[in-house]
Amino acid sequence: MANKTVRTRYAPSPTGSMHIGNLRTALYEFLIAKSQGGDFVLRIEDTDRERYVDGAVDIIYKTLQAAGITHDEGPDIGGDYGPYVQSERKDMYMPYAQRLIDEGKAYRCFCTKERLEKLQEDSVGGGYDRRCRDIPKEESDAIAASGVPYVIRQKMPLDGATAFEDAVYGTISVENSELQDQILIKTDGYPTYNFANVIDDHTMGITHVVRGSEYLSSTPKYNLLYEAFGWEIPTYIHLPLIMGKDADGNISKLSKRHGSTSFEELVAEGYLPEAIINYIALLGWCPKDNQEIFTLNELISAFSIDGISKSPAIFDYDKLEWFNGEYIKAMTAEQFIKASDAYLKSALGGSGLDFNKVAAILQQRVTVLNQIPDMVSFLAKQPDYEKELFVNKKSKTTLENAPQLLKMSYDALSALNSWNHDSIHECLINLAKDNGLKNGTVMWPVRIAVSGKAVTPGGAIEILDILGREESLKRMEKGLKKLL
RNA sequence: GGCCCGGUGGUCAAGCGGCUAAGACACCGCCCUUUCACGGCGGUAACACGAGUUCGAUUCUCGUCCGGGUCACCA
Repeated sequence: MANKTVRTRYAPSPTGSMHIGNLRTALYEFLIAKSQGGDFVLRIEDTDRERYVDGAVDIIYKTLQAAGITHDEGPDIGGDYGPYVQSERKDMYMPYAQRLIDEGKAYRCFCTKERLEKLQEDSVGGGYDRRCRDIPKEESDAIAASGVPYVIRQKMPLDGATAFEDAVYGTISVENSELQDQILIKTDGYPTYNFANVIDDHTMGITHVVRGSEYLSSTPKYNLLYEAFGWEIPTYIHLPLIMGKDADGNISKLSKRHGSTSFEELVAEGYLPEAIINYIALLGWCPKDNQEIFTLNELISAFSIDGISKSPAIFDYDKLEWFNGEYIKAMTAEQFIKASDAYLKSALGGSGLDFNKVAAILQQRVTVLNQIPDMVSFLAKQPDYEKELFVNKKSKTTLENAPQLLKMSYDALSALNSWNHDSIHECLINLAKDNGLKNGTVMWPVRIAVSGKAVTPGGAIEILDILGREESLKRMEKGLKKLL
């Protein structure tokens, strides 16, 4: 409690949809802050106007909201450390860069892009040759004043090594000779991501920098910047990457080729936000007691940094589907009716069928909402089917006995006074009992006749009830004809 | 290629010097059952390899191999 408040930040770039990897980073940042009573900040990093996508900021807000990841400060709600959009902070960066120039820790580089590209090609992995590093101050000022475009680079140490402590990976050390003189300010006056990041994190009082492990090898550069300014270095928490496996079994960072990888896509397919969050919380982190189903609040209280793993995790759609199914089963009937409504409409719109009844037989069987249309379309329009469907070994039905069986049920059913679940159930069960037959022997032909499918959500009774007397009997007549 | 990180069943993973090496998903079998599913029960399946430290290594060290990441006026 003696320590200052934990502050984490999620700093996405508005370049499109929200990738699962980014969402997981946001979630962990949120959890780390909240589990320690800290604040979670949202900052939009839009310094790359070439990749900027209109509407992407809205997607970020909507995604975080749908996921339940609420920020304490951000562009939309303000806070004491604003502005929270990098482009609005543009003027903040140059003074810091200038300060470094004045202190001899940074310099203007007048090299053209063309020259740099050439250097890149010629020297194998060598990169920039630091040609402008030692231009005298007066000369540099003069060239700049004459209007020659330039970038500002930081002078990296020529020898030695830079080490830092990561909360999950431990001590990591990199030779300074590996580090190039990094660009702080671009020709267009905008800061580079790395530079803006450090300035913003420091000025916003961020205590824990959480990000994917792809930043592990560039972290020394950040450290050198903090050191150049004499600022306190934040706690680094690098997260193992989320990987995908393609059709050939090759593994790489999760991307388009691996299927749906953005939150919106997953939601559009019928995965529930809570299930997605629950699943990705466990991708790279493990609670002390192996609990699997978590609400967001439970995650907050269970989360601890030492449960974060180091090795990359492959995104498993099967496991996500399982979580989704668990969440669907845990819904109340009303919640499920609401969640499935759009899918039901697309398959049964205008059929006049009772969606509530349909939803009831679906809830225990659906694992992803978009499976619904295919599962129920037979209710609106019976598919063509082969009479061989009437044959089922376990139910002891054959092409020979099916006609009599079906006729028998048809007669009994058409004599029914009231047509509802209970009356149908009683009718068919008694029919089986009175004739010394297994329930399945009576039910199988009926279900096939009214559905035309080998597998259906719900059994004969439920389908009969949903379809109603007229349609049910009509389908049974058709089945009888098919069998004769 | 240089540098960085990682390596427990197909997947997520527990383990932090001594265990018959958990659990979950997936898969298979059985039970339940008006199909399927749900549910219940059970099963197949793992410490990459080689040295070293130690009375004893999945656990510590080194090497090899494999995998990934990173080397931008992109974030």
